[in-house]
Amino acid sequence: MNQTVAVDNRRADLVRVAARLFRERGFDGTTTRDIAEAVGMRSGSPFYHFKSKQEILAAVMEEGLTAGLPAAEAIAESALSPREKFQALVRAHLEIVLGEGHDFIPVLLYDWRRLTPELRERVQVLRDRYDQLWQDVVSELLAAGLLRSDSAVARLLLMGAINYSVLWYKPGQGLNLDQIAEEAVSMFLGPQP
Amino acid sequence: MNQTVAVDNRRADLVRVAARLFRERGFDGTTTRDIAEAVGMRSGSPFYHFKSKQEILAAVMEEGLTAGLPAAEAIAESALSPREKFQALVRAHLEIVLGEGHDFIPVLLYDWRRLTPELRERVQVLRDRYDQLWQDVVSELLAAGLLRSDSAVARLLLMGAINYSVLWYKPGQGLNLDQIAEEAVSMFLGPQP
DNA sequence: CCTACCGATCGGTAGG
DNA sequence: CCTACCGATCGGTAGG
Repeated sequence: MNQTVAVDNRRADLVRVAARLFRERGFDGTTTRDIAEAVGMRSGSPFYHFKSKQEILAAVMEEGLTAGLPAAEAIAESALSPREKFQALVRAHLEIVLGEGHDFIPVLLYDWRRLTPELRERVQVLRDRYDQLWQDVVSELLAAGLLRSDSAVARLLLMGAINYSVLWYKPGQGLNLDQIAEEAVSMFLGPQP
Repeated sequence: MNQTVAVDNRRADLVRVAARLFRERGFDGTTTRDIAEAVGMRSGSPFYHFKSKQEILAAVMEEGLTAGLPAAEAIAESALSPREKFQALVRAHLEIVLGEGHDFIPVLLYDWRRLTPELRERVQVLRDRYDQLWQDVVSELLAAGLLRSDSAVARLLLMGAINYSVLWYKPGQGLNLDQIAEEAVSMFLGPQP
């Protein structure tokens, strides 16, 4: 049963393994041979599933975005207060950026520039949806008087602060993800009223 | 006169040109041939000045840090109020991250991971000095009650917000550097009292 | 998906 | 700093 899914398992294997290798070594530091070997294929076989190495990169990023969008959408559309909504969004985002086994979005953050213009445009469609969710929540914060800033720049600064953690966070050292989320929210919004 | 400086001009040329190319195309997207050609050398000649391509990368980063440190130190040691000091530091940092012709620090932010462990350790010494300046100013903000957060994480989040702008800032579009600095400061510290 | 391979690129070097 | 070059790597492909 479930033949349809099984048929595509090899492609999914390639994407998952590529995500891990790209995150660890970077796009240029990973060869298609590395990826093939890691899933038990011969060196040319990834190109049966993907037209080019860059298509694998785009697939990794798209996988990360489509996997992360539902949770973020649920938060944005929930009945939480603006502050709680923001806190939840920050926490969920930290998970996909820093969480164990979550390699997809870090690859997007590290190697966005390695995409060809065409692929970048394709992935950007999904990225826009994600950014729009943040924009909506930031707008709610502004409307509630919890944040003072130009709305677009505020979002970019906030997301930058969070995303940049991919460069300094070390699992098991210092604060955990819950604590970082709390620090970030209280730094941006001030202490709870 | 000034022979000593003139002798090293070719090396300095290589570093300056490499910085521009690395920023535009990334470390892996730039060949040593590209760099040689851009300064009017033959393909093998950069290796008369540098032992390896990675040594060029390290030189670019060290140039950026040593050029940026004096201004930041002057701000940190000045008699400005904590808030003014922070504002000045943010503005100065935006300049070396986003300012025209300032390619060195963006290269550091983009391609830090391409350094070998040995070179990374060498450049880290300078980076630590820069980070310490920020830490000091952040500590002053905390002491003055202008910022509520764990000190180390606060610095990382703040620097992340600023550094990440290298990925979204487009010169001539949207806010200019002065305006971004103001937005950032008022978002982090709240409106001026 | 494998076999067998190519064509180009690229960092780096010897010798001058 | 140039000439001339190597040795390895790598993305990608034809044919099955």
